[in-house]
Amino acid sequence: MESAFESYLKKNAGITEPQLSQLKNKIITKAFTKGEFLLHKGQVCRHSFFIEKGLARFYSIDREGKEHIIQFAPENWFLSDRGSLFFNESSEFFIDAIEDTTAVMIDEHFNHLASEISPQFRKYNERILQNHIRHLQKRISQLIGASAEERYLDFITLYPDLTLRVPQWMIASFLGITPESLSRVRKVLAKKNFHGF
Amino acid sequence: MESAFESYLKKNAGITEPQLSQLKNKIITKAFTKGEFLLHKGQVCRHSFFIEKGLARFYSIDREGKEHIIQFAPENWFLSDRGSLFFNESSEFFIDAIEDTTAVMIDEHFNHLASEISPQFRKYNERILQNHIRHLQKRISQLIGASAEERYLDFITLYPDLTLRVPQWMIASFLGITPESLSRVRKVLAKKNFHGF
DNA sequence: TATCTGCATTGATGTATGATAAGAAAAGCC
DNA sequence: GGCTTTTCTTATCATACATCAATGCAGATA
Repeated sequence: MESAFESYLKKNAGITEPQLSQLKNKIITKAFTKGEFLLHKGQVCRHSFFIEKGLARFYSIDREGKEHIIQFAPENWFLSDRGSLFFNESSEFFIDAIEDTTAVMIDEHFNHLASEISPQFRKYNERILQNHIRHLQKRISQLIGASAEERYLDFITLYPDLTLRVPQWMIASFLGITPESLSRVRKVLAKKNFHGF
Repeated sequence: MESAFESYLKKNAGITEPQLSQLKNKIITKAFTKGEFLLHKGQVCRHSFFIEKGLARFYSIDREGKEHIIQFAPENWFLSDRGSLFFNESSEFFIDAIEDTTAVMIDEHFNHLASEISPQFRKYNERILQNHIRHLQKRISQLIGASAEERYLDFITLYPDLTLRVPQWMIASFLGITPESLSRVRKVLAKKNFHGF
């Protein structure tokens, strides 16, 4: 049967069936149990991960031991420490599985081969980078400018599914507030008769 | 005489002298006076800007009319709304000149031609994207996790030259605090006998 | 020189969010 | 089922930062 990654490539990156068969043996999938690390601070990141099933998070831990979630990655999302991967530096970040997760381990070999086989894939890769930048910029703009409540509302509309799957304290960590504050924000919203969750 | 952009290309993007002569007539430079817009909200961004001289800023304006600076770009930096440029969407952001500025207007033609001529240039372009992502991630990590004082100290070490060239209220806007708060942060640092500025 | 304008500082006060602690509820586990 | 552990909520108090208003100060302009 066709894997989630394979259909994704065909649908989004313009990879054809014959191209896929050339790539197939380079596609390595790995299963992670809840809590398991895909990347640990200090390691050099060697892969880009494509999440086929489950949910992963990309986060840092500050001096005081507090976690700050930069990004979530549910099904059909890519996740990686691009800085570490591309520049061969040891990572400052962690990636772990929030749920039992299976991920495609995309390495340089794969990317290289796929880019050779398909110019569309190369184009698509750039598209992903550009899109990633766009998201990060929006996020920064929001962190600078918006209140906790606004950020939470944005989160809900942007990731409605995650709002249910992810524990609240992680959402709080993503928003840059404490779980207690998020709880209060939610209470206020409930009083305002808001039912987005 | 060789322009700043030309030497930059040779030094960083692996462009050779003969390649450069092929590209030369595609390099369009434009001067902006202080305060002039390079990009205005609502426009589709058509260029990536390489700052040869001067200083520009990339920012948003929220509902209440407050500016939030996402990025500064001094000499030898690139600046663009990549989201708008790549996806042909109208921009949510502004770019304007903080000082009198001359910028190279890099469009798709140029990128396409340069990528054809030089595979190194293509590689270099990806490098810029990756690096950009890395910076944005660090910034997010910091906005989520660090106090105003920490963020200011980081700003100083990261952009020592900008600390002098940019008015304080813009630095405040970059840090996500009010000018008054920044003034107080500086006061506290001065008392602590800090002399980084 | 006098005046204007934009920027930085300062003080008084308000508010959103953090810290801490405790209890309630839910989820996992034997 | 009952137990433990994690997560969520609530309350109180503390604090970082915002807001508002006044003042100072320097560079531009007349």
